[in-house]
Amino acid sequence: VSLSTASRALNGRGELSAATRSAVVEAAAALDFRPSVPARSLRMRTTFTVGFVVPDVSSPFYAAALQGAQQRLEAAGYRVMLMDSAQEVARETAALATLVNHRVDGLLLATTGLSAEAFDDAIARSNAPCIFFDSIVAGRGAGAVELDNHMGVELLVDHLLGHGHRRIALLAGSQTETSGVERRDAYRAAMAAHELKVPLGYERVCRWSSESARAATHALLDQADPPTAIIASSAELALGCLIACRERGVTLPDELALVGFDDPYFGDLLEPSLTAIGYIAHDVGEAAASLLVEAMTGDLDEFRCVRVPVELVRRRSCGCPEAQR
Amino acid sequence: VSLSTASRALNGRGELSAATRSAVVEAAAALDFRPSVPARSLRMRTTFTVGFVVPDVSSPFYAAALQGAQQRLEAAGYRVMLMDSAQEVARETAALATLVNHRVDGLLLATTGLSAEAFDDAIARSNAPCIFFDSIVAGRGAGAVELDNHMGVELLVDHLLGHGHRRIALLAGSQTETSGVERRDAYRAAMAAHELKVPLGYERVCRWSSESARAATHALLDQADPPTAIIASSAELALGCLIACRERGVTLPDELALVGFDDPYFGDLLEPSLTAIGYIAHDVGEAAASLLVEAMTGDLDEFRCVRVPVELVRRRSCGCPEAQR
DNA sequence: CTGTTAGCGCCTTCAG
DNA sequence: CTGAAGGCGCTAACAG
Repeated sequence: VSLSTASRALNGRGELSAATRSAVVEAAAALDFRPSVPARSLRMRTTFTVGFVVPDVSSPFYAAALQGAQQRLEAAGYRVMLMDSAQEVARETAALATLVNHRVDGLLLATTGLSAEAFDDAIARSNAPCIFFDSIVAGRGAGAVELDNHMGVELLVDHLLGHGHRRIALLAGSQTETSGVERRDAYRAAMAAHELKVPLGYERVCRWSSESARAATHALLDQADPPTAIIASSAELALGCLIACRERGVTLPDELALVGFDDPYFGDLLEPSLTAIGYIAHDVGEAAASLLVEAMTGDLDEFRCVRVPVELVRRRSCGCPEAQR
Repeated sequence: VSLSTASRALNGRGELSAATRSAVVEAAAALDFRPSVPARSLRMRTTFTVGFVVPDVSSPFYAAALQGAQQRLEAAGYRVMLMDSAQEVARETAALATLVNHRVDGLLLATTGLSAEAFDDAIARSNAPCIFFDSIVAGRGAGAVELDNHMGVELLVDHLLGHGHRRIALLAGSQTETSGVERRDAYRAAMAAHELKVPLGYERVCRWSSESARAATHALLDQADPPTAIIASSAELALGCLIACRERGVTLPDELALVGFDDPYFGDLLEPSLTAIGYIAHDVGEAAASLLVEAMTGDLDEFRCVRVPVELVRRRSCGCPEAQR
């Protein structure tokens, strides 16, 4: 059996008899043949590898999204190369450059706040499609997967309003990321919709870390006219708020109500249990990967954006009674 | 300037004048030269890529370890290719095969329970060194990083003993993984050291999931002679136990004491706050990566095992009084 | 179906 | 320091 036939058999091209094919496969197995991926990539001009870039892999959200994406990609025959930007623009562009040099076939990117120009020249002359998730570079990429940030924050504001709160503050996330910006905008819109003015100092921008939120919460509560309710833009921020409250002996939900975007899997077991916006992180990774696979196989001809739905999970931190479930 | 000179300049070989070198570098930048990693890999027979295989990326422990490893590897010029074995042996061997085909330069593996033989032929004829972490394949690999499981469990048992408990049960983890086995062995040893017999049914083997622990806890408490204290072999298992207790209205720590291996970052905010064995997950990934880098550069000539230290974090779930910090 | 051939992009001789 | 040449392992194209 010839070399070219073997190659065809192993890769399933051409029309071969089933007999020849299985003979080749057997022989390959017997010889324990391991095709070299780099050589194949060089020849095929395609690596079957996609780059995955996030601000922080150790965050439950990104970790879950990674898992979702990984599963979907693996099913489609792709491998994933991971890079962590550590919430730094410089590291993000470096990561993209590395990935481009690797000739990845596609990119999954939760940007930490790249400008369109910076993005363009980071991926210069690469034709790998890029799908954004969580946070977006406006006007770029082949598609995007975002949470329904607007709906989520609106649910939160309305719910607090239902509990009688009017003095509602926001622990906002990084304003270089669209997820942070959208949630803040949604907060403003929801407040305005109820003709509530946002007092000075009620919006506190944080990095996405509990430490940052802890400090911001203290600042918020040290004000002359402290809020009676706080909306945290992420799970980390909600935890930071919880820590601060514990430190100053503020008891939730009696003295202060707290709700958060992101429902951590232990939300039920916190004290008090956390009222939050839930969604399936795994799905956002999976959806992004699905879009990317479409884009890489050429089945995605125009920019597509999918919004992952969110829901309000009522628990005790907002003032709702214990028995919910 | 010649091609060969350029190559030498870009890769820092040979002896070139500083002038030539910088000229080449400038020119490369001006032309926006992106060297093809696959081509380079093919020629150099080295990919500067390492494979990272874990049972579940979305688990906080593995996610943190991944981050630690990634940072260390990136600093040394390596990229990481991630594979999730989903706690299935078959997927783990498939992942290893893929990685070997990719000609990765090294492997970081938290095995889900491979036999030495299975491991051997999964990585057949690959000379990529493998560093195990968290769970090990006995007698294989170039090194390993493990937690001090024995010390951890001993601390837990002794602490419960100090609170007067004698009827101490164990939610054991998967017994195909050394981390699960070591913790169980340590439990038996610690009990025996105090001449305590482990009653029938006090050891419950779980998968590493809260659901599994929830069921096991119910079984434990349904026994005729239920334990007065439970040791959970991981954070997931502790959460499952907490959930079960909530379901059956058992209040901690009065009716039952709970302690766990793994101190989750929200351990402080649970109700009750969780007494647990803490350690730095990030470090285990980093240590493993360091070992691997040594092994890949040939500086590691014999098997080396590092044990990451652990400490007891006293909180309320064991019966300790509130104010600890 | 067979064989042969040419190259993917890079690095490393080796002779100038 | 230059330039040419060979080859890493694989696949596609071509003529038998």
